[in-house]
Amino acid sequence: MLSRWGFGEELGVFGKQLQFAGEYKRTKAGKRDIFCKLKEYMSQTEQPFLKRYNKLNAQQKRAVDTIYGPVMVIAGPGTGKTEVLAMRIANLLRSETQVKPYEILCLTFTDEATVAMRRRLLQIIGEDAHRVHIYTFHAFCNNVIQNNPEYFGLRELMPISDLERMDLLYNIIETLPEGHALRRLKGDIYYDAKNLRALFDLMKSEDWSAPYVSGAIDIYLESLPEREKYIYKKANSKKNIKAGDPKTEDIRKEAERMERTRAAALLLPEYQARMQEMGRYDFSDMILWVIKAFKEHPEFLLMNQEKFQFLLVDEFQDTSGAQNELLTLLSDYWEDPNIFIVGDDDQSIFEFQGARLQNIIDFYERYQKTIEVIVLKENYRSSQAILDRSAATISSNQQRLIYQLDALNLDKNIVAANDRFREESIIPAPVVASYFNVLHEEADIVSQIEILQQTGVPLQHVAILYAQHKQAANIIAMLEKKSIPYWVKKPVNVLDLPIIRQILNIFEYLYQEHQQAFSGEELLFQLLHAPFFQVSTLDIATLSLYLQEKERKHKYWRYLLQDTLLLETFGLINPKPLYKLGQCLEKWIGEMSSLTLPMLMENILYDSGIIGHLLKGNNQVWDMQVVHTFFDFVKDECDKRPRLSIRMLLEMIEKMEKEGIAISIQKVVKQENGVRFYTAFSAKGHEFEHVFVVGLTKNFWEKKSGNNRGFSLPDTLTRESQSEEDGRGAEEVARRLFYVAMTRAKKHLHISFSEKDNKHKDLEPSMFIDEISKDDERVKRAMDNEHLMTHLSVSFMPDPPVKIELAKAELIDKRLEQFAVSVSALNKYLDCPLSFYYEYILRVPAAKSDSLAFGTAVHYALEQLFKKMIKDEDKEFFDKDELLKTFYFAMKREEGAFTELQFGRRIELGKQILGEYYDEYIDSFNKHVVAEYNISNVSLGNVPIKGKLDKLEFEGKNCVVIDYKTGSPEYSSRNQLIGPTEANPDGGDYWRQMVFYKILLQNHPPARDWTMTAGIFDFIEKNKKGEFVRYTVPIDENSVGVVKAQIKDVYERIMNKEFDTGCGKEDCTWCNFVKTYELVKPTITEDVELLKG
DNA sequence: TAGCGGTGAGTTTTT
DNA sequence: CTCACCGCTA
Repeated sequence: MLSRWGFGEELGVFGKQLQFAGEYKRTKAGKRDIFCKLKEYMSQTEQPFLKRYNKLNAQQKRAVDTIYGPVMVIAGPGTGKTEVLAMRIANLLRSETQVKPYEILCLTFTDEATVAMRRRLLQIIGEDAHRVHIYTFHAFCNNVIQNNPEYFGLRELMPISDLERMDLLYNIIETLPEGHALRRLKGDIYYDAKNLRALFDLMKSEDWSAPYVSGAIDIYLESLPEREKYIYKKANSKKNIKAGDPKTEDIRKEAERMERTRAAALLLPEYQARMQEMGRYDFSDMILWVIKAFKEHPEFLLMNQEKFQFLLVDEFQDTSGAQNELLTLLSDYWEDPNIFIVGDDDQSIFEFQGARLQNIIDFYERYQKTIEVIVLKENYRSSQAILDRSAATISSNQQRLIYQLDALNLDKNIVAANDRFREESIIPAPVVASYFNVLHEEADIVSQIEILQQTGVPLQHVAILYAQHKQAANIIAMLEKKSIPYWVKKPVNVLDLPIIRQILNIFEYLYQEHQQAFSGEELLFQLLHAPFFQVSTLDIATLSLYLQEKERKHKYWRYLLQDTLLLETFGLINPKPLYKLGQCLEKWIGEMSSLTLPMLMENILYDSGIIGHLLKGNNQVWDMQVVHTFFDFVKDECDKRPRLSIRMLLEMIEKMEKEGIAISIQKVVKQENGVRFYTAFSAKGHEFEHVFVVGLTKNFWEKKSGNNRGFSLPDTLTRESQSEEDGRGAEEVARRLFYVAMTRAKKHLHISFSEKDNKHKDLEPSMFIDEISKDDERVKRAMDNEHLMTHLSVSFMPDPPVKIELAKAELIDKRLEQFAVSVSALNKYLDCPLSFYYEYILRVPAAKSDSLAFGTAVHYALEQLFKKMIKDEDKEFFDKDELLKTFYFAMKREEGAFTELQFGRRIELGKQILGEYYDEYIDSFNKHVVAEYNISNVSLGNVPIKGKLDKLEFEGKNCVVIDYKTGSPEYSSRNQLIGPTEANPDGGDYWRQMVFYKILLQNHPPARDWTMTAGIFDFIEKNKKGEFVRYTVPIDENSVGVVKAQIKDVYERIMNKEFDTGCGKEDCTWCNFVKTYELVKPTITEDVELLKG
């Protein structure tokens, strides 16, 4: 019978099954009938199984056939891990034990893997595949929670969404008590939200309680003075330090950091409690709760242990501590649990998520007596040449199972076993290529892709792998321009796209105007430029200049847009869109209270002309998809909260942006037949005919050991191996990542690096390059100029300067008639002429930032302190209380620039720093002073100049000028204080400011007798060490000459209207404004340096 | 060789 | 905001 069906003798498990069939035949009559039924069964379910089974190699068969007891399969890349897993499930179902599909639990880490496994299983066993429990760890636990409310509280529980969680964290931060280590008084008050989330996640995935962390910190801090890192090894006579003394300053800093961490960790219970109040739980809870329930209710655990008799785990090397604990619980009932794990220690790259090699070792040791260890070594993916190179690098790792479990004598020498690679002559050898610079590298990769395309290679078989997304940006842009299809996994966040930004600006404007009329003027100015409104930029400039005239009829844009009669009088190029816009805005503002948000949004989309504009454009499909995605988001949120207001929406989006929560859109970027782009991380589990691993330089592939989580953790938290994890560990993880990347390739592997980046800075090739190739085996590639030029012309080079069209010359001239140079105008012009144009020529309405308004209030309070003293008969300062009251009064005037929370915290900050400042200096202040000195109507040659000095302190005829600075001294870079250097030929802004004051005083007749000897920047806030800081700028005649020349030069350039070109700096507000509203097409500059081969 | 001060840059990803 | 790195100094 065996031979009739063509089975070999060594069929293993089949023996029993067939024997069983044989008995059946003997005991029942009608053997023909049975035979037919069996044959039928075979053809339906057995045939595909057997066909596949026959293709397995000996180790794979052993893995499939070993049904009982613990099995550990170590499966290198391309060794058929998924197939073995699926085949084993199939085999369980068809074995004599009559395992039911629902008794099998197969756990994976990603949804993607679940889908892949289910699909594979469907091919092998058909419909039964749907009855096998295949889940991610989290989905499994979530099901357990949802299906057993009696163990998890009867309330309705839902997984928390990203947004809800963020709200919760914000809420916790808002209600921190005064003096709490995480309470921030200025800047981004919610800065720690992200860090808290990360910390809580970590604590929960490791099952660390708050007291446990706090205790670990105590132990850590106590141990600091004994650690080498915190002991001076060398004496320093100047500071009276002996070798062996503790580094007290470093210890103090570390202790401060730890107190922050402790304060954060102690918030975990509150976070948990509040989440529970909301009826929500997070990802970590899913696993932790199930573990807890299993531990507390033995009968519940038992029920589940019996339910799932056979456990299978994919990618076991990625299990975290909690997941591992769950597995242990589920399998604990049996002495020899039927647990089957598959993994590869060499592909363990998720250590930062808590995955530890140790878990595999623990697993082995737990079941040491009966465990079956199988190593899959036959690789069906790659050519031997590729495998050899991969082995060359991974063999440098020490933390590998073959060393850790050396008693087993594991052999992981992976061998190419795919028949297609028999004929070695046709297999291309892996290429290691070096390029002159990144530009050459990118251009060459693109041209190689083109060649592949021309030779008929389906592009979905080509992959570009890199360590970080940004390494692919230029190549992607290039393909885009050349219309070569590509496929990127990285989702696009619609919130980053200009069209959505513009729509959001409309919302923001409407909201601000609704709150308080004319408070949104700044935004309105920007909105006027939106392409869909079709307003001429020249007309905007004309009107900007009109709004500055003394005899203007309107002060505000919003009024001006309503005044159709007036608009007719300017001789505008195209006034129509202006009053159409004016009408739209009024209509929308009116509709804010009567319409739901989605309805209002719909009106805006159509009234404004956005839809019409997009439909006329080149990318209508994509653009409409973007708008729809955003619209759907607004609708969804409105469904959740029917009373959603614009304010709530804007707040929500602001938080989302800050916390990196995206409204993502992927479809359009995925072109089925396109070149694949992956980070090495996400390429795991995929394979490609042609693989290009690019940018193999140290800075990208060998990450520095920065554990850059917001809160630093004491190393006493984890029991051991800390030293390993630091230096060597990081290197080994990086090497595994590279190993994963290399082993994605089937036939053609191309590894490349560049010697210089595009800024002409030297790059260091990764050490892995040396591990896989000798110097003379590498190809040096240079691209010809023609290729480079095309690449240059389409790639995103360092930002080119932006140029715009200026307002009409005669209008600008009119404005310039009244222009006088102030130090801030001078600094602004030197920094970015375009910004100068918007801020000083068009005088765009500007909202005050919170830090600016705070500065104003502090200045005012200090000014009053001195002014009152001067007026006082006894020349006494008023008391501290009065100072703080004055400050509060000034803050009240500025209240509009703050949010409610910001206002409160800023008051707190101001009272603190002003109080300290008062105490520090009140007894030593120089009382021969002038507080606030205004100078105007002064000219330097023919250049009108003006300025306002905070304070002058006199010693006889000599004076020093004091300038108050709010904000931390740490952030005022000290090189702002020095004059021209090679790196900064214009000199620092602070330096220029003081020299400018000197020039002002020299040319101001009432001050003729005074001699300014120096300028002092007086910081109101203490620095981090708790010291008050005053920076002195000495003034010499040479500096005066330099700045005078600067003033004259800049004035001349301004008079010549040389402000149509921006600085192009990435964080420049106005350059970005011009880009967001597409006011200019970037000009392409050719950087000759880059072309040298 | 340690320490100081200034400078520049700034992941990867899953549920 | 924090850390790594560089160059200088004792």
